[in-house]
Amino acid sequence: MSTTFIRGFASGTFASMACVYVYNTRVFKTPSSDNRRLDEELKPRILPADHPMLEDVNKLETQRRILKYGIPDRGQEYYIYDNHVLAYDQAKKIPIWVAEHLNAQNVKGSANRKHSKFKPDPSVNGRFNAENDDYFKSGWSRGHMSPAGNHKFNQEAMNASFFLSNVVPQNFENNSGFWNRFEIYCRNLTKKFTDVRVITGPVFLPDLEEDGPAIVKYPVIGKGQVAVPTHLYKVVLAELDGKPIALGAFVVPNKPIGFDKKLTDFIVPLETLEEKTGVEFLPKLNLSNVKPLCQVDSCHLKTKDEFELHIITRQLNRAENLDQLYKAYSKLEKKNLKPDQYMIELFTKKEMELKEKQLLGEREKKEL
DNA sequence: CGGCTGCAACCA
DNA sequence: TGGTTGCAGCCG
Repeated sequence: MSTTFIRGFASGTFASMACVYVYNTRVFKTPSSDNRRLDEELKPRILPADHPMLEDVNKLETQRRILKYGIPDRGQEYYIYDNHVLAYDQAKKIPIWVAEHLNAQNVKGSANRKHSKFKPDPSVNGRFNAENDDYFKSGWSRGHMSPAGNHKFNQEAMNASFFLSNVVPQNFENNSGFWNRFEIYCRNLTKKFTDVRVITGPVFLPDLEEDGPAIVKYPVIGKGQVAVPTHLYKVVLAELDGKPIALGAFVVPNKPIGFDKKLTDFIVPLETLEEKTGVEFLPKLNLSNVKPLCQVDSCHLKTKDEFELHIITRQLNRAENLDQLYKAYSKLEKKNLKPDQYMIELFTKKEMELKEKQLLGEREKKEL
């Protein structure tokens, strides 16, 4: 089975009006990448009945003349995958936003990242696509926006998360450290809330440390000049039985973040984030009864010890032979950490399984 | 959990 | 010959 993706079109506040967005008599959002449909889509029937443009037929003619060959389209299409949806920036070759829905079911399962590979997104026009080569030896890691770990229930869904349309150049230490802990935190929210909706993406902010004018400055990497964002953001909405309860917006610098920093250090008002990204994230959400996430929940990220225990637990789980198992377990002593009951049971269970596996392997060798 | 690299095997 | 692929081993 191949991964399914469908192309759709971003719908905002005026979603009910089908597709054309009109503001000050300027169509600024293209209704379709199929520009042959332009004439049809500019017909007044799709504009709001009281729109001023309808008062002046000449304005419509002007648009037709100027936009004879179509409305310039800047990535307003969005892409739908098995378990995430995204809008893509064809100039920067990274996503604009990536939306996902987490619940207790879809963050669990047997899908394994070892079976997935990073690759260009086949649904993105080639010349606008990032390549693995762009990232190779660039000094930046390929950071998932919708993390692989959020697609554990389905291998195909996880594979789709490895398309480079879901990836931005991310600082190594940030990716495996603070951001990783942030992602784990979001997954764990599904233990407390029935539905968790997350929108993740890159954001480009001016360097505030320098004197003088504010300048947005960012590296580009590889032949394709993939843009390296200065910051990453997450918008997290927690729901209980279909009712939105809590919302948090966070902006984290794309650089190493130590254990001394808390998630609450990175809270930003949703409106500020929307202004910086140019994206209206949850246009249909009524915020009146929604509380700040970190007032409803602790927003606690794993501490250094908790995080290292978590990693060793995963390494035990991942171990495919006794060598790997013992090696991972020995790290506990090295780091002066005490295993909890779960970990001891996991180790014992895993040790039995792998010993059996080893015996089977030896038997097969003898038979050959 | 999140990643990277090198190397051998394979194929057109 | 160059390009892809899978695997082992490494890191935080």
